[in-house]
Formats: sequence, C-alpha cells, structure tokens
Amino acid sequence: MNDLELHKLASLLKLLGEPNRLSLVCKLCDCATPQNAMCLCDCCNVDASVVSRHLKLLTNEGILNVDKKGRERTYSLNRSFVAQQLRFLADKIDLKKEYS
Amino acid sequence: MNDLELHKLASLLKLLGEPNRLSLVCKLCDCATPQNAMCLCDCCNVDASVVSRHLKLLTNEGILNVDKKGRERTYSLNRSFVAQQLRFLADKIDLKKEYS
DNA sequence: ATAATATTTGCATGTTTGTGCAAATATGCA
DNA sequence: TGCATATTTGCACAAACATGCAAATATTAT
Repeated sequence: MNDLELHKLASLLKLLGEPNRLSLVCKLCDCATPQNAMCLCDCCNVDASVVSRHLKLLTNEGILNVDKKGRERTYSLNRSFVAQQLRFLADKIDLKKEYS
Repeated sequence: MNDLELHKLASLLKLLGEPNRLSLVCKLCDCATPQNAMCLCDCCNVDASVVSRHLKLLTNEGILNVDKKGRERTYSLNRSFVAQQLRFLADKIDLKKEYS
C-alpha cells in the first residue's frame, strides 16, 4: 500500500469514525431504499445543518450516493465500495504472510 | 448494534483514521515479531514522543498489544480483534437484508 | 556511580473539527 | 405570485487533536 492509498484509506476510516456519521451510515445500512436528509436526521440528535454537512462529507468520499429529486436529496450507501475497503484492510491485517 | 457498540466501533475507526497511526498499524501488519517504538518511528516522520502517544492510544483501544521488556516496549498488532471489527461492519454493510 | 539508551510526560501551540443558529437558496404547491 | 418545505452556507465558538521540544523517568551497560 503506497502513501496515497494509505491516506485515502485513513480518510475513509476517519469519516466513519465519528459517531453521528457512523449512525447515518448504519441507518442507511438498514434501508433498502434511498433516504432523504430529513429522515436521516432522526438517527442523530443534531441540527439539520449538521446532518447536511456530514452527508456531504460522506458523499465526497464516495461512501454515499446522492440523488437529487426535486427539492430533496436522497442518499444511499455505496455498499460495495465501503465493504471492500474495510475488507481490504482486514485481509491485510490477518492474512499474514510468513517472513523473517 | 446499540449505542455503546456504535461508539466503541467509531472510536476504533477514528484511531485507525489518522495517517501516522494507520502507518504504524500497517507496519506492524507486515511484522512477524513484535517491534519496539524506536523501530516503529521509522515509518512516520514525527517525533518519538508523538509515536509514543499514538502507540499508547492504539494500545488502550486494544488494537495493539504491548510487552514490557527491560527499557523497551515491544508492540504487536492484535490482528484477530481488529480484523474482526472491520469485518463486522463490512458484513453489516453488504450482507443486506430484504425488507419493506 | 556514571553514562547511554528507550520511553513517557508536561507544556505550548496551531489546526481541525463538530456544532448550533440564522440567513440564504432551491424547489414544489396553492 | 406567495407560501411551505428541504437543504445548504456563513459565522462563531468551544473542544479535541496532532505535534515538537525539553525535561523526567526507567533501565541497562561500563
């Protein structure tokens, strides 16, 4: 893993490492259909503007997909991407190679 | 996942989400034997005191195991624990259940 | 005992970050 | 056109965080 990949992975983990953001992601985990921001507000006790900002960060990182529908945006979890990143690290960690 | 588990997972991810700490973890990934702090300093361009603090945080979280050997401490990665946590989330994300 | 090596801790500092509130923007509806 | 709803943005602020340096501590070796 080169430096760029490491930083990219780190920023994904950092984004997931904030409780309210992780709540949002987990909420979307359980949703079969995309959800709008208002609905997502319910899972963390913060202002709508805060949710908006968290959703933006998660979207910029590729963790969420957003779909603009009229005056609302609906968000869905980019499941394959996120799961793949997490497994990539998990595999690196415990599929240990033998060496000196 | 309850609130406590969520916060615990978030703080693990946050710890892994800092580039220098992730470097340390990755370095230990590739090491078959425990490493001391001096050796681990090489993988990130920061003061030894900073490495010391990062290692302490990682140890407190259960990510690393530390072994006190004379005047040095040797660190190893708690592979099963970390990998299991990452896969737990990965599975939650893409082993999607069908519902409404 | 003294010196050298490994690590931690106290302190200061600059930066990032999470947050709320109010105002702005965008869109749909009557 | 005017009003309601959804979301974003500007601003301010406190708390958390990463860092370096110097001093302290611990342990080993001479």
